[in-house]
Amino acid sequence: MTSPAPVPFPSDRSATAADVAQDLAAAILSHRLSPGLKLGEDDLAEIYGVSRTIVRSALQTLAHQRLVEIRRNRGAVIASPSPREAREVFEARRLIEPHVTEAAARRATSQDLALLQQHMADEHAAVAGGDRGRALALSGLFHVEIARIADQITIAEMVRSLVDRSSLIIALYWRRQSSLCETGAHHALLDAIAAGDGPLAREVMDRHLADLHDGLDLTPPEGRDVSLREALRPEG
Amino acid sequence: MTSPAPVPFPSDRSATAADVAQDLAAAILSHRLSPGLKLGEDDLAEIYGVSRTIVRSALQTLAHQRLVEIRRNRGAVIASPSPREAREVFEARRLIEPHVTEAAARRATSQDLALLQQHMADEHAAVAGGDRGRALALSGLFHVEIARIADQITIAEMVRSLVDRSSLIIALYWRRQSSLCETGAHHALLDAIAAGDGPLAREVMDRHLADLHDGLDLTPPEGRDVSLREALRPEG
DNA sequence: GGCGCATCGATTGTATACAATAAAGCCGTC
DNA sequence: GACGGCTTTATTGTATACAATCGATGCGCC
Repeated sequence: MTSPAPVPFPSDRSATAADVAQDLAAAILSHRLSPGLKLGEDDLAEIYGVSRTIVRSALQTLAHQRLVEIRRNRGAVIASPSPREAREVFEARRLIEPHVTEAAARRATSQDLALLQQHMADEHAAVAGGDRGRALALSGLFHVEIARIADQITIAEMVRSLVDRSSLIIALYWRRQSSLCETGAHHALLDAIAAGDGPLAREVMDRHLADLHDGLDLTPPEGRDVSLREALRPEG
Repeated sequence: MTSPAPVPFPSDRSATAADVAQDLAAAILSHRLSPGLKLGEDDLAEIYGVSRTIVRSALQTLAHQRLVEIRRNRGAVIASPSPREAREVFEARRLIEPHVTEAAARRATSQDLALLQQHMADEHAAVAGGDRGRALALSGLFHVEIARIADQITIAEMVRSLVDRSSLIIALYWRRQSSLCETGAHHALLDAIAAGDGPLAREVMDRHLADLHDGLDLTPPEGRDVSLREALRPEG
């Protein structure tokens, strides 16, 4: 299966800023683009067949989501969360997600469960197919779906944002070889939610997040190719 | 004291998108601009003495913060959070803020306390001076400062976002005549933090938020001048 | 030969011109 | 007189041209 055309949109109309932002986000979240990569406006404009106006708008959107970093007069790069930010993101997740998971366990309908199950099947398929990027992205979406099931749009958006940022963090700091693409934790989560056991679901989610956090190596410098310029900026 | 020039910036250089966004945000948060108000690009461009390019960028920023709503080909208006969104925002605040308040109580330095105290003095002054808009904005900032003291940038940003949205919610749904500008709760908060009593601080914050939520009238239609168009859109 | 400075090229920031869309006003018809 | 469709106008969406800024290259000087 050779990869198809570069731009996977409707394509009868030219791409909007939202289209470009979404496509870039998908690329970042599946680790096809790595932290630090320069995102030149002219390049993107040519790739997507739009003007720089659209590209700039898309980049601004991604900057607000903290997936890219824009430095004035210096252009945009894929964001590189600091170890501190990494820690904070996971602390925030541990504050929010166990709570919504408990709510989700109380509210989940059979339809919701089917959705989650389908999601896990997709994850499995991606892993089996060797598409680790897709597996990773789906794995993040699983968490967002749980927040959606809790029927809390506002919190679900926060979770999405944190999950997205976690993807960058994992790209930078993940140290275990295996186990990221294991779906065991998600299985346990699904079981607890299906059983309607709120407290258990909460506990499983909390441990899952702790385990994820634990898989990171947040000691900053040493060997890792952190640029000098980055290392010397304030706030680490 | 007559109000000065319309644009309160550096003014030696022309305003940037960030300047415009910040000024508009300040106007919204102090209730000088009300939900539903149309923000025409040409108008703003003339007011701030910049091109529509800058204005559009600023509006996009505010849209990401959910302070304005942009509908394609229809322009931007100050956002009107639905009753549901209002409920969700306060639920999220009750999940997050008590937690950071407890952390803040544990960590607060004498410098932090001085900052909070100054903040409260400013609030008092604004109330005394009859500037309810400024008092309201400061009152929101008080919550953000607490999150900052907890030394959690990521969560502090979430709190800021929620507090900002709360300002719109209050503009739409506040029902009590008095008491919004009372600073009693903030006083109690400051005391608990100064005492380093984390659990108490958490409890005080939780009650404060519950009280705020309780001051809202979230029954949607009836008398209130919600436009028909708005009332008939999905998701209420 | 190394350091500092000026010029050049590339890239981003801003403004403006043009195209597209949606709303409002107008007219004719029923 | 009210409804439906058309035209007009105001407003937003997009592209492009121009200005400003940054980094790099190369030169001269120490």
